Amino acid sequence: MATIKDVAERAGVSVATVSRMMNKPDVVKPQTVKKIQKAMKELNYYPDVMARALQTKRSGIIGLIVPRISYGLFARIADAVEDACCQHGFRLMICHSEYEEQREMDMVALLKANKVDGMLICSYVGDPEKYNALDLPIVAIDREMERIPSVTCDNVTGGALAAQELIAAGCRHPLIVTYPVPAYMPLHGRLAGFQKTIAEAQLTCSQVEIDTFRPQAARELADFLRAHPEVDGFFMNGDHMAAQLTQQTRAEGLPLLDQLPVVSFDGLDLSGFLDMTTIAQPIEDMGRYAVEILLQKIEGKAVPIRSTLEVKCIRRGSTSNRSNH
Amino acid sequence: MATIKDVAERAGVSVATVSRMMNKPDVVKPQTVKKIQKAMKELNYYPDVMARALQTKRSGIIGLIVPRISYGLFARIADAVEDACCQHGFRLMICHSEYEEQREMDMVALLKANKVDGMLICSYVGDPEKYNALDLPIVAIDREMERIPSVTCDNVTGGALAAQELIAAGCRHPLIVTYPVPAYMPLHGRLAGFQKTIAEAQLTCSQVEIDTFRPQAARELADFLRAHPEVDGFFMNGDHMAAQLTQQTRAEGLPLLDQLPVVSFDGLDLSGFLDMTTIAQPIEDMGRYAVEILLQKIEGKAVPIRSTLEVKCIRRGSTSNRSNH
DNA sequence: ATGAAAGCGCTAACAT
DNA sequence: ATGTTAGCGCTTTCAT
Repeated sequence: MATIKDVAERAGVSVATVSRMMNKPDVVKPQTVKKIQKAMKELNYYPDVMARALQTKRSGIIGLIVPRISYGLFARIADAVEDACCQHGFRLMICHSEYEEQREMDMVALLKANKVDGMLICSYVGDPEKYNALDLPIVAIDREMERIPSVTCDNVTGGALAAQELIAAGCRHPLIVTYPVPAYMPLHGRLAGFQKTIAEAQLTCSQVEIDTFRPQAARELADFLRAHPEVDGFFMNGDHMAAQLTQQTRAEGLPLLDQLPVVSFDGLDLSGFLDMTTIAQPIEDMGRYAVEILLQKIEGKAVPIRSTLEVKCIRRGSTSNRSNH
Repeated sequence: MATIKDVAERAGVSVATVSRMMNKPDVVKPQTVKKIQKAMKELNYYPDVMARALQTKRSGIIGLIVPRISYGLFARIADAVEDACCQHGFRLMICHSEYEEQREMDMVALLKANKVDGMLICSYVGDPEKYNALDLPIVAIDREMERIPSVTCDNVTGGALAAQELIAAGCRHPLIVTYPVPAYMPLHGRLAGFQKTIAEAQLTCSQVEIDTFRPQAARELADFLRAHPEVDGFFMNGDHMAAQLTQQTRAEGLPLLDQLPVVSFDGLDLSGFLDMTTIAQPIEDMGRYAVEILLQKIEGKAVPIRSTLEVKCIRRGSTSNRSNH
């Protein structure tokens, strides 16, 4: 591997000049630039990123922590983030936390040790103070953390749209189905928007928490429905959960979700495959925008503490083909 | 940030001793180890990865190139790879190629410039010689490249299983639906296994290439079926393609895929959501195993040039509920 | 068992 | 406009 010294010798200049040419080309004589470029080409020279990072204290790497890469929403965020990073000349280092606090903190330490220039967090389960103590630019996606800039979709409006859609489909008493989630998720705005809209329409709704990763999930839902026959539609907290429950109820011979109107959330491809109405988050925009904010922060500029992007309702068969009279 | 020098001073030893303690602890006096550990703790010391990498020429980073992170199969591979890397003390740098040769080569150069210790390639569209010329440990996943070790599933058996499954479901003339793909994909073994099994059963099959990323995909399939009324079942080249075509045919009012037996490939969650029989690749095993092979290669050990892992058939409604008599 | 010192490849004053 | 040089934080001979 050719070094800057080799290039300097071959071009008949000093290493400083070569270095300058790479960092502030306009300050070196055009003719010299040519010579150096020629030498670089001939030697197939690439600057050593590590050496440069050691010197400049900037690695050019962004860290991303997600619960799991293979969860549809996060995979798409990762794609968008990778694109944006690349475009700005940064690389992406990905870690997953499994939603475990210990693992999340380990990953944070790992990224910090690897000298990332900044971090993007989609998986907040740890103590917010730990993040603030890091003294590193951080932006949260789809999460809100104290004193840390975040990019989320408009969950309140999303919830409201979902309610409107169910009402339009004829529902009088929809059921909100959620994961058992901790209190700080943006989910709360989503539910608030939903409930407010339902109340304004003089209707009522119920709510149930189901852990779809347990095998008895479908049965729990069925039990709930038996006890609450007034339920005539569903607001599912995420396409993936909706898909899982659909599969599980089918396996149990309880095709509940095929009969009543359903509105889901996220806007993954999955929802289209299942012909399911969903409130779509602008996932790619969120990822891209989060990177832009993070890079601004890395450069020391002020950035908005909260950025909210628009959602939209994608209407499909699950709210247009099913009657529930 | 505390440096090794700070630790050395505080512990009353030289930097060399501190360094030794980190790399070969058994060679330094236990009592000294204690002192150093104490100093490290007090200073909250973490070694600088960049400085270490500069010196040792090993970054501790593995590069992964996939077409897109958000394609179900690759997301799961990425998850498995990240897990395995982490377990072995490596970090993961992810890039996506979009299946574009230029971008793929750019990403390769980028990873090389970032001094990754090795690369995992899931997206081979570039010239194999370029990879061999890199002089860097490389392992391919779900792809076979000349002179580069690869980890794939047993595509031939997978194809055979798919054929058996369709035959058992009563098909006499299944249709193979594939993407228009280049010649080097492991797909070929898959189709060979399928066709051989069909032939051995004294049956026949057809094949059609559909680009499901174009809107008229469903119509093309419908046209084909009209011209070939003997088709009575489908072998889909990938769960994602099957899901897309199902959605598209539904949108066109052509519910073809809901009526005839279907066997798909990959074993993504998606297939379960759609109640679709699929030939499941051992995705997590492939990812984990690829990392293990790569790390061996990085250490200079010899590794198998081809590793093939077992597939299995997951039987679901798409081959058990549908009659086609 | 430990210390001294020479770099790894690059950047950034400071000189010229 | 270009050259000289001192590190960045670490590892690693070579001495002791």
